[in-house]
Amino acid sequence: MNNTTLKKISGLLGLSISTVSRALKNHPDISEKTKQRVTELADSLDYEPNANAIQLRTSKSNLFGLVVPSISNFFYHSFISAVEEESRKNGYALMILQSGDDPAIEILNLKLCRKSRISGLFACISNQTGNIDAYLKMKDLEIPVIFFDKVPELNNCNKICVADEASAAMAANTIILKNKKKVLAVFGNTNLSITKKRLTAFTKTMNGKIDLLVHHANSITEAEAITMECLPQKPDTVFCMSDEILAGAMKAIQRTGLKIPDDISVIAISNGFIPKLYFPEITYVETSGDELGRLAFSSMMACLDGSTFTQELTTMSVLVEGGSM
Amino acid sequence: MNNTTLKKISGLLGLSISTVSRALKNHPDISEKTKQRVTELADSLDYEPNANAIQLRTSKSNLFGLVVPSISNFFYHSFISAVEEESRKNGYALMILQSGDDPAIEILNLKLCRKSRISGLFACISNQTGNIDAYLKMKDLEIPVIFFDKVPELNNCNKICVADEASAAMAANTIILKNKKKVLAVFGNTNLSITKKRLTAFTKTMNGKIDLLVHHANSITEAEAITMECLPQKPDTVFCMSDEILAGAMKAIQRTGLKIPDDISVIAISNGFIPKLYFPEITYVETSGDELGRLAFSSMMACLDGSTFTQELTTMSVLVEGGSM
DNA sequence: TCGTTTACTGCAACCGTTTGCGGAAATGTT
DNA sequence: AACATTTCCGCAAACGGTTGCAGTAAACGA
Repeated sequence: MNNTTLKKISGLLGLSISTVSRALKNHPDISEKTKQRVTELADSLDYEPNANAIQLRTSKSNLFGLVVPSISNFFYHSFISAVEEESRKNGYALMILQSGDDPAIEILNLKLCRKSRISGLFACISNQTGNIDAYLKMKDLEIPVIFFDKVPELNNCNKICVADEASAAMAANTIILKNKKKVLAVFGNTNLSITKKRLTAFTKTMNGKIDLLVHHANSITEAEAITMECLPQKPDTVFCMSDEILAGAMKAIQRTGLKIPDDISVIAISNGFIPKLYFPEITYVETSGDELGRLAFSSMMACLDGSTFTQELTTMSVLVEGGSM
Repeated sequence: MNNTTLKKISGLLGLSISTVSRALKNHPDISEKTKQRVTELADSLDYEPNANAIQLRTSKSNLFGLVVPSISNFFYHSFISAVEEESRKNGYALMILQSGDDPAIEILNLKLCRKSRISGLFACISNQTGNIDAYLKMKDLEIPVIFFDKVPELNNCNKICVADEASAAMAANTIILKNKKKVLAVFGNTNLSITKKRLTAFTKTMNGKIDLLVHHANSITEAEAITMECLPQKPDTVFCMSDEILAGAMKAIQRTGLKIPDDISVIAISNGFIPKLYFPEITYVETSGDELGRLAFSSMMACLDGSTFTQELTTMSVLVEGGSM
């Protein structure tokens, strides 16, 4: 069984294609009687307009692109989930592409987006991305680009970010408030701007008040190893910059058999899933991918509505108390 | 700056559109010299063929659809990741839609797929899906459908599944081999076929050899509560049917302060992420979303190549030893 | 009864590509 | 020199919609 088209419907009804088209979009020129005849037949034939033909004719598509290093990541998938949901509610579809942190693939993905004539792009640049020309090309083509999370250091573009500084400061303040004396703080890869921001804000808020051991880890395993090394120095608190690091630190703590929060306290910056896997649940500063996603989407809609002024938005962070402090 | 089209290139070069089109696809009718002139200009103008026009003309698209209850799920995102990667490598894009287990949204998503004239669909039906007519309609339109994980009880369609029975049996056999005497086995929602299959195979393999406490849980919280209730009965092993249940059970075990594996052993069926968050790492039977994804993709390609015979495939499961037994 | 307005509907061009077919120029064959 | 082949290229229709414009019949006004 082939697809139903306007032509098919018009043939069956003895009307012209244009009349059918107008009837289906409730155009005032068409009589009620005709409209009804048309819609009835269209329904019974499961007519679905060909989105490709529409975009060809109108140069408007109902497709957004989303490029991201990897969807297999706690933070991103809540973000993606939110964007996808909002898109659907607004009649858009979402094409999701992942780069695996490979700049070559990233460029390929952007090409794919252009080929599909997306009408907007959500982008999180990979760690390795040096050159963002491919993204700028999008702007040349008047395709709005909303950068999220990992954004280029560039003015005049839309960015939606987690409040890195505020989150780190919030965590630091919590530690101070709880009267802790010696903190092991584990951060991520030194090259990432997210690490720099969180590290700076964290140490600045600490302001030398507390004995601080700062370390960096690139993976769960590294985080575990570093924590194991430092535990003998008896910190009373471990701060973890991310979920990945939290997972590693927790393994080390479980390995040594320390009790949380009696022997040691733990606090993290997290999207909220991992902290709830342990007992007691870990206290964390929440960076909501979901909220970020909705923010990104509304920013996209603003662009599409013709807003030309660019904005940099950050989400608020919230302290979620578990039993680990 | 507007998009470059064949027309624009042909105008600039004083050639016809058809010649340009052929030159770009390396058609033998076109001379080398012309080909070179064309490709050079096309490159410098960043020409990208309009995918919509192509699908309109050829009724072939480079788009696959993927509908799933939620991408925020450990198992699915590794599956999706794999399908997405394979798709990209083969020149396809992937449109990902989630239903949130709502049949109405599911139908909406399928409509969107048809509107976009996808050339193939990967589908995981939601728990609530009663009626799969919308999927059958796809088959009517000659759009291949590959069901994965949660598949309809229908013959004559392509299904890619985890080896539920084999996995559960493998877990049960491991427990027997380790000479355990009393097992708390926590399963998921009774209505799911996945639960039924795993439960049946598990108990059958156990064959009454071991003292068995069977319970069901629908969430992390429920799994934690149930485990808490049962621990006083001193099982020497906890079996968890899924990651969700494992997370709950682990919270209960941590709460009571039992030591793994000295006080109690733990084994699960899992995708492999959660078990590695604990120390000792949990022993689990792996159900690889990644492998499933690649299998699904190759099955899709077979359909597209004209293979009409339907197949039901299952992936092999592997025991991954942590230190929890 | 004869314009004029109103209410419907159809014509045709267009979006960007693909592709069967036919044609002109260049080359090869006697 | 006359004809047959190649080689290279363009014409035009088609895919499935949208939309400005024009056309027709019916209803209206005088």
